[in-house]
Amino acid sequence: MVKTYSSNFISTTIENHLKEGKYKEVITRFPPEPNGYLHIGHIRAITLDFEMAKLFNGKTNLRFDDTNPTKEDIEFVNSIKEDINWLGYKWDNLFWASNYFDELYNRAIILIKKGLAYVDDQSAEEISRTRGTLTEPGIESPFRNRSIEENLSLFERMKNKEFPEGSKVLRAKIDMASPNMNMRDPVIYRITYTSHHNTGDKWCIYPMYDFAHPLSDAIEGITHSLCSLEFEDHRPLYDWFVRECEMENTPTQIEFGKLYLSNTIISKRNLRKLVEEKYVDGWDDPRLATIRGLRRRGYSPEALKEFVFDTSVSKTNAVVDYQQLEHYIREDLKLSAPRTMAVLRPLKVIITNYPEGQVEYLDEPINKEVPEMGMRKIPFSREIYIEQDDFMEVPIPKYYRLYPGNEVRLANAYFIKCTDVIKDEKGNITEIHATYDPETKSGSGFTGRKVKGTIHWVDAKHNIPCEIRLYDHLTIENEETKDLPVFEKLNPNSLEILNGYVETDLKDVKPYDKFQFNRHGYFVVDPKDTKDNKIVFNRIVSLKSSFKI
RNA sequence: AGGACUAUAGCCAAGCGGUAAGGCAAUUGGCUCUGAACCAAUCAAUCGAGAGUUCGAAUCUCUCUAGUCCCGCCA
Repeated sequence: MVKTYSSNFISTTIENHLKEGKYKEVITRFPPEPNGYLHIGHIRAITLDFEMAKLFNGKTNLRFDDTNPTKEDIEFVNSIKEDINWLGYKWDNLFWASNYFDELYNRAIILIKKGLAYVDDQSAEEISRTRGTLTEPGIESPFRNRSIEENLSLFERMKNKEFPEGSKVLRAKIDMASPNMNMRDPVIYRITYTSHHNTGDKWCIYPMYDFAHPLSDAIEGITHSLCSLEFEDHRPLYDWFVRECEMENTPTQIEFGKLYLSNTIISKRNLRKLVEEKYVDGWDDPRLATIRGLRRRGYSPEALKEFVFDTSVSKTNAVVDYQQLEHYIREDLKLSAPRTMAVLRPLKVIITNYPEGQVEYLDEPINKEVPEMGMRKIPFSREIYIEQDDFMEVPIPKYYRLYPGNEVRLANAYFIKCTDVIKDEKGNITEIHATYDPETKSGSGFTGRKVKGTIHWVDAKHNIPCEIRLYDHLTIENEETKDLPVFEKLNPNSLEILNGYVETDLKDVKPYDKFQFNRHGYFVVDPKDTKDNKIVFNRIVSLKSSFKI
């Protein structure tokens, strides 16, 4: 069954448009600016753009909004494409806003000819100063009433590189007294002598977002232009440009709330700082909420998408608890990941009554939830490793695992009873001695007596040493602020590296293979790191709180 | 002379005039060869506040309050 959004205010709006005949088909677009890596916050926008179109058998374009050469880099283009593909989406067309520069220029001329745009010679600082404030109207530019002929000529000369950067802009002539700041004669073209990745040095004037975006949408025949809440105030301007530039198609802009995760760093600026100042391994560090990070962390696109689909779309910016995301990851892995025993912090146990030199192979279900996955054979002998915290010399109340005199089950094997605790001269526990009961073999149907605890183990001779990384999400104490001391509040325990053991049949493991290490949670084979030929496992997510001690 | 938007449990939310869905989290039991999973039960007597309209209001109206966004030649 293919999951998608259940109906939401966007889908019902689109449905109504179709019903009323406002549009005959649905075309959406995902319009990233190539100036950074995609992160979890983008997934809602991506899925909404693609899924809404899919719902109505429409199309979705990928359009790079590359109207500002000073901030953009082709480096990001490929990563964005890769991430969208990884999420499982295919765009119907790949477009660039920069491909519309000629058309946009001509539309600006239409505006000038209608007396709705003018060249302003004021400096950026003057324009800013005369824009007014939130509570006071702006002041009209002294250049606002230039003749159409003069504006036409000036604009052409701007294009012809006759004026220095910053000396002139083209502005829409709307209303300097509008309560909506966006309508106070917005700048629509600025002069920038920066080479553009696509158009090179052909242009020195570049259109602003507010002008380029609605017209690009109209040019492509976009019907529904989905964007985030902060663009609500831009909608009147969006409609104004589409109307006054006499575009044939009239797209509808619909705004939705963004999706944030609690205490998670998501802003491009802070993400970049983390990477550049080497707080993390790179853009794909498993602790980051970038799409690449989540991927390397072991999250699947399906889990991510289900999470986003089930987190209803509304007009509030939602801050969702991380545990909500983790729930979907566990749900996904529960039925797909093979189970295996692993010991992260080893403690040796010698089973004193087990014959020396004997090895037997026991059956272990690969995933009890999914019997079709079958069984595997695991070696068992006299010496094994168990988890350090599965033993307590002095048990606390309600501790069901191993302690002197207590009997527990070794999963898939036998009951063992702790007989001795061996320590070094410093008093540290070095090994445990235990006895086993052959009658209690797993699968034998033994019912003679019961034990309260079952613990996991790995054979001490037959195993694979590996490096295990326990990642936590890189969190900050409070919601992300604009101030940088944020980095002093980073979770210091975001990475713990352990050397442990896994079962022998994991030796042919491949990058991105996922497993459940029983109680320890779900793990993925890291695609990048191999330490001394050791397998490196990243913890994807832990199981839900295990011990209520 | 400010404007736009939002407000339903710890978090995300459905609801659109007929008497408060669901998910996450939490709590309590049960079960268990993973203290997981699973199963069962519990979890909104101010739906931001107040007033009004109505037989009936979370839903309509008014006023207020709180939060978010808007004063880039960024997107």
